[in-house]
Amino acid sequence: MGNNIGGINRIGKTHNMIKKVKLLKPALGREEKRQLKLDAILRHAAAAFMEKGYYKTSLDDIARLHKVTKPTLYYYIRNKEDILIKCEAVASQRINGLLDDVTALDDNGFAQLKKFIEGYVEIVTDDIIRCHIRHRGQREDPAAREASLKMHREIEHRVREIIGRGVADGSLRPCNPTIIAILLFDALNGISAWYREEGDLNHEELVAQVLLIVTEGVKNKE
Amino acid sequence: MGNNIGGINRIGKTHNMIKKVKLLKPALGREEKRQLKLDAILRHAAAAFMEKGYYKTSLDDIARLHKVTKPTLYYYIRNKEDILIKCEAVASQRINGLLDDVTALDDNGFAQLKKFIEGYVEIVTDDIIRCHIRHRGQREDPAAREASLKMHREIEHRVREIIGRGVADGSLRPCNPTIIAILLFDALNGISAWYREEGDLNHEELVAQVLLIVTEGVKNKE
DNA sequence: CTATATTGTTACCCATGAGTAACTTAAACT
DNA sequence: AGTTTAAGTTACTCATGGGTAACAATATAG
Repeated sequence: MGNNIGGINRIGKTHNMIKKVKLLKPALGREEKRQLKLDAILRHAAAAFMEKGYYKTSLDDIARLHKVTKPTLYYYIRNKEDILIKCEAVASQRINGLLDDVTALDDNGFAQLKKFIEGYVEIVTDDIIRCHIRHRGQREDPAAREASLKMHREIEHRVREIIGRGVADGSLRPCNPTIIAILLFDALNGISAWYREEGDLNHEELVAQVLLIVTEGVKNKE
Repeated sequence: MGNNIGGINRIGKTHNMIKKVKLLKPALGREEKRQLKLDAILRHAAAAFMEKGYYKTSLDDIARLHKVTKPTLYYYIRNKEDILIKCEAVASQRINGLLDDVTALDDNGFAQLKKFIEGYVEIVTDDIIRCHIRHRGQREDPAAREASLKMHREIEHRVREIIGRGVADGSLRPCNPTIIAILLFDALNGISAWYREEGDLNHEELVAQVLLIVTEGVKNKE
């Protein structure tokens, strides 16, 4: 479906395993370990940001969660904002991955939209993604800010295209794809702020209700 | 429809006008003037918060916008957080006022929901309300936090009731009113983050699209 | 026209928290 | 071995910004 953090999709081949069997502890190359730790830091940070908010969370807080001291973090991140940027990269990959999957088959627009919604509700559960959704917009470095906006527009554009395709192929009724895409995103992103997997509301019911309102609307016809 | 800030709905009677005509400058009582200034400060603060965010906006920034110095603000507000609390009070009054209006007549649930949506899209344009929507959740004083949650739940509950009523009277199709209410709010609140009155998208089109998706859904039936 | 509350100012305090420098420990690689 | 590089630590600096004290001006009332 998506992919994981940096570049550790499969563990790096270990071409030296034949040479000598003295590598029992390493097992993971240093680069891989580094990526794993970065991922852990990101998760800790994201969890803290979701609980207390970006500004009320200090780097010391994050370091404490990770059981290291603050300066150590700087070995993995450039600065505080860089955490958000790295979360965004993860989010971008996951969401675009979903969109790739959804648009791969040549279903009609409605079917694709349905698949996207189902997948997105899944994605929106992840702490790193929730963190990104909540804090996208905090970027203060102008360049990072611009990059963030661009990636956001790109994703919105792809959903808009799905809707537009649906209108064209007749599977969706005539509507303004731009506005509908934005409204849909607002509702779906909102979910990330309140939905708890541990709660009594299960995934299926949630997805069903989203699909109900999006596809049929709530007005009774008879 | 709603009402304005503190308690200045009509200018306070001026029962002393007969006594002597030496009151030409005052015209507004001191209490009224104070409320007017508080309102202005709130608007300046809200505008700044919407542009730069709560934490990136200093009290000096707000003071500068209002053309006074920081300590002066403390004559009108208790502290920085108090600004958010006061914005919330305004928002609460406006939204509950709308709900009062909407539920006053005994239309069916669908008609009431429609009216609410139309009114809410209007409300969500105001800077103070936008500010509240964006920053509800930042409250750090536990008491204020609790009060905020309570008022939020109350409003959500009233909308849920409208939907429940609609399901009961048959004007809305069977659905989970709790989830639908939340999704609806997410979408509507989202509007406050991107919609600009000066933009090329006019109110009517926006409302029409929201109603389209909420009432009919986007799936084509034929 | 003075007395008094209301607004506002200048000049400060001080907690917080991001980021850095310099040093120590642990691991890896011939 | 023993040297290099990665990983982490303690102990700082330093800007920012919320909040306050003490003082100055202005208006309202008697």
